Amino acid sequence: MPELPEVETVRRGLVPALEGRRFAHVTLRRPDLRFPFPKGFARRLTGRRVSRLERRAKYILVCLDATATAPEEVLIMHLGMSGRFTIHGPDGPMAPGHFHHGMPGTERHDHVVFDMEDGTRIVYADHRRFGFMDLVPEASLDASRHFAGMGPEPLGNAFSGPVLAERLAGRRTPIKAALLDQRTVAGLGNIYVCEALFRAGLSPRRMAATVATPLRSTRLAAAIRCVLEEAIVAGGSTLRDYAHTDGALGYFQHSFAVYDREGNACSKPGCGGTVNRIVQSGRSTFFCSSCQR
DNA sequence: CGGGACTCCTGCCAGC
DNA sequence: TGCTGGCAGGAGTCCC
Repeated sequence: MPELPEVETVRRGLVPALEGRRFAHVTLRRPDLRFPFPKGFARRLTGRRVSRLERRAKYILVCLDATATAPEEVLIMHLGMSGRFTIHGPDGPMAPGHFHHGMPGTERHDHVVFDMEDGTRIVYADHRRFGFMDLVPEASLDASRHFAGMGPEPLGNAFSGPVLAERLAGRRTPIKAALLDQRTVAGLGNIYVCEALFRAGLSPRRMAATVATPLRSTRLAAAIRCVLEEAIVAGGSTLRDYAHTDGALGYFQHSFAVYDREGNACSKPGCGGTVNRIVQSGRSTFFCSSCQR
């Protein structure tokens, strides 16, 4: 489900429930997701106050105030393919850490439950369990294994055509694969790579190194920024059963030009081509071979 | 070293 | 109707 726009949408949905609030009780309903939870995870979060929520690439960062015994720390959350949060208001039947049958947090794939001091319950469910959580000191965040070597934020000031060109230069792999690599640009996934390449008029099969020209890299960087910004405004894309924290659905999927549109006429005015599907490094790529060169 | 195949896990859907 | 194989928004690990 989640690429950068969906993760940003989820982050915004969590802000009212988390920012400025304290964790009263954290329940792990299994010892691991994709990876084991770090040692003392629930205990270390209990009583901590959330200062702010940030996003980096496809990660949600929950920043925690320092305490008498702990420095400022960051709860790192990655949603994998199927991770989702639901928020249940303090008027519900919950008591912190209690799970009567039918209460939020008791479904089969409800793996993590955050009970806040105000009685709000935040449930993380992830049926494929490709997501994960970690808790690290804020001072070592950049050097952590999650972020070391990660490419620039595509919506940040540090992202531009020349920066992208530098990261593509010499790469002997298709541009599609290079853009999925989080070391090139952070936060893109299969959907938005397909959409950005379409907007830039570039074939996904083209070698990455050949995009490292001023014209192509500038066009591609602009396409990436543009498609991500539009998707965020739309609340992300909803495929299968992804929903916002409040249950609302994103609607950017209605704006896909190529993703999951195999066989459709190319939407570029005057093109007349057809959207094709090919497989690259084991994953579907959608593109128009007439106008994407 | 860079690049590509494989892997984790569950659910869903098309096709037989 | 019921089973099966393929496929799904990610990315770490291993092997060449």
